[in-house]
Amino acid sequence: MLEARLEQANILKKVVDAIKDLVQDCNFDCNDSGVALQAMDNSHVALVSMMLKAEAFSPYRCDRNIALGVNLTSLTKVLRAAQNEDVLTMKAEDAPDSLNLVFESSDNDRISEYDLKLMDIDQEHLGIPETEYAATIAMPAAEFKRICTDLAAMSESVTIDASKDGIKFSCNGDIGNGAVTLRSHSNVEKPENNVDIELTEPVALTFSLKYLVNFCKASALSNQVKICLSNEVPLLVEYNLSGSSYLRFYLAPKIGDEE
Amino acid sequence: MLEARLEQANILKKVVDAIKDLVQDCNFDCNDSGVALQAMDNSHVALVSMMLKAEAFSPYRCDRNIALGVNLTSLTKVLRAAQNEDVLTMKAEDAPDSLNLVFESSDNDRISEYDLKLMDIDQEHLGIPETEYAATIAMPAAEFKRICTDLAAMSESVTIDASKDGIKFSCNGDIGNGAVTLRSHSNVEKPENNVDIELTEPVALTFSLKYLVNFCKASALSNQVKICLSNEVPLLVEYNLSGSSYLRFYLAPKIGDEE
DNA sequence: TTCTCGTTGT
DNA sequence: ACAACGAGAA
Repeated sequence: MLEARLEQANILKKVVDAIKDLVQDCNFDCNDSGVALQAMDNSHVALVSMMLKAEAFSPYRCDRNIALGVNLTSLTKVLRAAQNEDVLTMKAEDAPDSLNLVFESSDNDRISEYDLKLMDIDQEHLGIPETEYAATIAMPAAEFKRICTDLAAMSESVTIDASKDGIKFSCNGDIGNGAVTLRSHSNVEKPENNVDIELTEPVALTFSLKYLVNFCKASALSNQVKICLSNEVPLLVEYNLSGSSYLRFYLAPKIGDEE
Repeated sequence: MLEARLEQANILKKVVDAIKDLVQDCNFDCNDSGVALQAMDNSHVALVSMMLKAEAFSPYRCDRNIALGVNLTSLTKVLRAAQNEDVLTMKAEDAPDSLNLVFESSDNDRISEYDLKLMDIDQEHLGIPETEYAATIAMPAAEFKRICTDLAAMSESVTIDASKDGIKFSCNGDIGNGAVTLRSHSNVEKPENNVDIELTEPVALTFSLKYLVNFCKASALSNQVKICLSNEVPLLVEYNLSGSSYLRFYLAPKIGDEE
């Protein structure tokens, strides 16, 4: 039996909004440590990995492993019914055929209750190897979003160069070329604006901007985003939520010099 | 001869927007008490009743009864020419074949004048019986709209249960079930957020969400909406405009347990 | 189907 | 106050 109360229904709403265009159906795997989700996008180029730790809920109770097979479009419809400040309680049986979601307005004058039908989904649970990345960049999520959407206006793909001088996003398109270079800097006054680059060796890789722009829908979840790169390995884009919960996106680099 | 000056052309614009999808052609019945409109929708399931009292205009003058047979699509096109803050003056002869509409910008720098051709419409003037409703709910128009659109995402129809505990909107759909429950409450600080339930006996009726969503286009006209229910009787959804003018929608309940 | 307007969220 | 999203109109 699962019972999980989330003070801000908003969080789940934003998480689902950020991944629903990549993944249609997926399991929410619940156990005593929290709620996890892992899914590849349809074209198997990107992978989403979410972890909402038990600490993100209060209370949280989940005696045994439960897989909630959810259609994210349907879940979006239900979550759309949540007002901004609603408290969300999710409940499910041990072998559930539906997920119960209750939204309570903070003043308790309105209660919305939904039962979402579940489905059986074959889990292709991919163990994601813990990688030591050659380059790890932390930067404002809004800035990363801005760069991706700006460059997406010119080109299909972006090359990310991480060197000790800084990080450079560049693209070549029909109407011209573009490049944005960031140098690491920190400001004690506004740590959310910091750009931090940790590097063991220079890396340059090319990625589809369409996917990156998609990942950036998660920008509202966190001030900062972490971007991790190594040669031959998928890019990791990570948004940290409160209490070591996270939303991570992996994207395989484009290989060769394909456009 | 009719001459009616409306300080905010916007009002008429919103009213016509709210009903033009239900009704194509209808009479604006003008007399010394104001401008009235009554029409059934094409499928004869819903009825619209509007009353713009003479006090809503300044000045207002209408010596004798005049029926202005208007095509609402055409009227919409004309009203679209009104800027938000324009003052609208409508004029018509006693036996008019056209309606004259003049829009004046508040600073008098621009005057737009339109003549809308009228048509003869056979009036099926339905006397609407004054009903004592078993349940009368007043609530924020925006909240009613929210509930209707949320539930419409899941189902074709909604069941409204009014009891002394509160009012419950529930639906059953392919992807699951949903229900929103409101308790009555009032806040002197924000009376526009009040939910007020007056009940002589519990009522539960089922209605088409498509129509309700349509009615909710009128939400911009008033902070609050009034919902009146009785068994065996059409639902009344009422938006009150300034000075006891109103826009009312009636909707016959779904009978039996048709999906 | 594309564009514009209005609404909501940041 | 600005930007993004969704809804409605052309």
